[in-house]
This record gives sequence, C-alpha cells and structure tokens, in this order.
Amino acid sequence: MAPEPMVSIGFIAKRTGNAVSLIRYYANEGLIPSVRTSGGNRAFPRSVIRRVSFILIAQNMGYSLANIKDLLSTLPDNRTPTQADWAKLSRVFNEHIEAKIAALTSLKASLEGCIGCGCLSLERCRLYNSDDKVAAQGSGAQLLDENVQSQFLVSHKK
Amino acid sequence: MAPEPMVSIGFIAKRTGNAVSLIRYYANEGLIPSVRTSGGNRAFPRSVIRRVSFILIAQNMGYSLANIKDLLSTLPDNRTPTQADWAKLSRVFNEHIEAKIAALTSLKASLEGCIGCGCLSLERCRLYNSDDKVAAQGSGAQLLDENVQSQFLVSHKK
DNA sequence: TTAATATCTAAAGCTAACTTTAGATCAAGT
DNA sequence: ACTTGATCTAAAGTTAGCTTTAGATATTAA
Repeated sequence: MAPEPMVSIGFIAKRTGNAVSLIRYYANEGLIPSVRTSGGNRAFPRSVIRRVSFILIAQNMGYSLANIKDLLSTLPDNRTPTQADWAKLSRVFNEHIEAKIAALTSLKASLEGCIGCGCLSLERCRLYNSDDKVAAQGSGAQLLDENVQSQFLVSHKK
Repeated sequence: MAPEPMVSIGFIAKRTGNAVSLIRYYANEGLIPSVRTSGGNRAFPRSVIRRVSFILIAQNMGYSLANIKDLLSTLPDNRTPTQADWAKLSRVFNEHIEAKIAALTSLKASLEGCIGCGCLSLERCRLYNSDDKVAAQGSGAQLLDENVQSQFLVSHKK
C-alpha cells in the first residue's frame, strides 16, 4: 500500500476550518495522531481531517473531549482507519444519537403533561428528577453508559 | 390573594437537590428573584423552586445560563408566575426541543449515508459543514434564533 | 541567499459555571 | 444568655476548552 501523504498543521486547520492553535491543542491532548519532521514540525496523515470533523460533530452533540477520546479510541492509531473502522464507530455513535432523540421526545411529552395538567409542580414530576438523579447515582466507572443515561452531559458539576 | 410564603436559601437548595452556593450564585446572577429579611438573609418565593428546576432542565439540554436568562425573562419578576406564564414559556421551549430532535434525526441520516456510501470524506459532505458553518455566519444579534440554528450550543469558542 | 511565512514551546490568559475559604453576622432552640 | 447551625460577603480557586504571547526555529519562494 502506498504510504499515506503527510500534511502540515496549517493544512489540517484550513481544511477543517479551525485555528492552528486548536489543532495543536488536540494533538497535544492525544485526540489526533501526529509524527514529527526532521526539523521538529508536526506532520499529520490526511485522515486526521476526518478525525477532527468527527470531534467537532461530537462536541456539537454535547460530548466532552474526554468522552470523545474514548469514542475515538476504537480507531487505530498506527494506521489510517478503514471504512470498517469508521462504520463500527458510527454504529456506537448512532446509538447515542437515538438515545438522545428518545430522551428529548420524552422530555417534550413530560413538559406538555406538566404544564397541561395544571399542577405546575415541575420540581416534583418526572421531568427533572427521575432522569437525572438516577444518572447521578452511577458508580463512576461507566463512561459510555453514563453518557447514554444522562443524555446531555453538558453539566460542569463535579 | 394571600401573600406568597417566603423560604430560605437552604430550603430551595434542598428541594432542588443542589448546593446552597449554587442557589446563591443564581440569585447573584439574576436568574432567580429574591428579597432580603431585616437581618440581611435572602428570602425566596416558593415558586423559585420551579424556576430552578427549569434552569437545570434547560442546562441539561445544552443552554448557557445567558440563554436561559433570556428564556426566563418572559416570566414576571414581581409576581409569582401563573400557569399561563409557564405555558407560554414551555411553548417556546418546546419548539427548541423539536428543532433539536430534527437536527439529530438529520445528523443520524447523514452519518449513515456518509459511512454507507464508502466515500469516507466526512469533512466534505453535509455532516459538519452545511449545518454549522451557516450558523457561524449569523450577524450576532439573534440569540434565540442562533440557538435554533446551531442546535447544540455547547461550543465554548469565541 | 535572503526575506517572508509557518511552526514550535512554554507559559499565561480567558470564559463559563461553579465551589471553597475565611471571617463575620443571623436565627433558633434551650 | 448561650450555643449551634444557617447565611452573608468578598475573594480566590477549579475545570474544560481554548487562544494569545514571546521568542526561537523551520520551511518556502524568489
């Protein structure tokens, strides 16, 4: 197989529409693989563009970089991901999307019920309590499952 | 009408399942109304419990406190919100939920298409580019519309 | 070869959303 | 009156996710 063409950090930045500093940051955080040129500059396989795109999409969905790193860990670091690699990842991701849709749908129904019923006691009905308190009880060692449970992991709480 | 019973900050904290420091923080940020006792302690109308619950739900959906403050600004500050007040707010909120569901549904379809077609060029297809770049072009003075456009406003970018 | 442009590192700075700390005052029960 | 627990303020600390800065090298184009 032909060796993969390597590109500069500026190239990745332009192609993904981001600042160079962000690409460098992701590289330092181990979210994207890179090697060094003889002079010390970073060199990336072209496939990193796709990886960065995925990161951006996942972030938009509410995933933290730590979560995304876990998701991406199923991709190979030493070789360019094949279609099968991405397909496997996308299956997992797809399940998460479906879970989010389901959660939003149920939130919508609850909200309509709560306002509609006249009780006005948002704090006591299923809306907030049942979903989130359960997630908060997790043992702590279940990253992806916790994602599915809490659905919108945007919380910055400790 | 009977004057609304006022409660302490600790009461609100316990009822909503949060730290006292958070309630104080929200009060300082103007997210929840409060008055002072003769001694200087904060006193809240009971209805603040519902308001806090709403804030937590909205945060879970990905809204920033600034966005939530805008959403809540339709509620009266000087009197306890009526069912009609909450119903109006929930209608707006509901539209946002629907928009998010639609965005996720389309993301799911795009992802399936992208992986399935074999092109593997996530960076060039509709997935990331069309949705987000458009949102990034907003003039800047359209808070709620921007929310609807970008769907998952979790971005911390400037 | 030389000037312009791109990268590099390390450290500091920034925003959001909170929590923690310290020292002081309030409120309640006995 | 006294002690205990709740609150108060102001300021500093924390985490995530970046950007900015400064000064030094690498790369590229002419």
